[in-house]
Amino acid sequence: MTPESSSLKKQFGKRLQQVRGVSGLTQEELAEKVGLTIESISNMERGIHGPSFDNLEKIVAALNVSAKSLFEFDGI
Amino acid sequence: MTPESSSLKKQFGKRLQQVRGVSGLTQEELAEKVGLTIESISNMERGIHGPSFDNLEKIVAALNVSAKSLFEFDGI
DNA sequence: AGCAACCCGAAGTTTAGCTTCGTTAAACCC
DNA sequence: GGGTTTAACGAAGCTAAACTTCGGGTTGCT
Repeated sequence: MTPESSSLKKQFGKRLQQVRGVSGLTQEELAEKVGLTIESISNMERGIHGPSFDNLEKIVAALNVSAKSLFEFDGI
Repeated sequence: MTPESSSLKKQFGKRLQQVRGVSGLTQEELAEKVGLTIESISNMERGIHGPSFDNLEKIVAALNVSAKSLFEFDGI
């Protein structure tokens, strides 16, 4: 139903990887904090799929950032 | 699996309602543009559930705003 | 060689997003 | 009053997308 692979997922994935890198957490550590598997985090960062809203909230809490900051792609 | 009803959904819902109001679209008009039902838009704005990532992207396109702007809750 | 961190498919499961019913209500018009 | 529009709200069912579980592969570091 989504012929063109969504670009928002990829932008979000790249941004998530950035923010996680700054936080010093590995994918596995983030996965454990959020309650997901490492593969799921990996899939998010690679733009395969985004998180559900509940898990987005958990990710935000685990990384100690705002949800908004995970959607800041370009400059600020 | 989510004992505490998520607050992010509610904040997002309120913000979506705000932005949609500014755009001058009704729930039904937005629903049609996005390819969802009016009930689904209503549920989002009431914080019952958030959109999928694909639909978030469509909403952003329909309202002509950035994804980031839909997560700006407090002031800016 | 070994380990750590991560990429990458594919196939299966689950959940939460979404739909379809129906009801209710407020606000506006005639 | 009746009629229309807009949206809140519940419940029950469906489906797509998130998520898991297997496996293998790569890079880099010691």
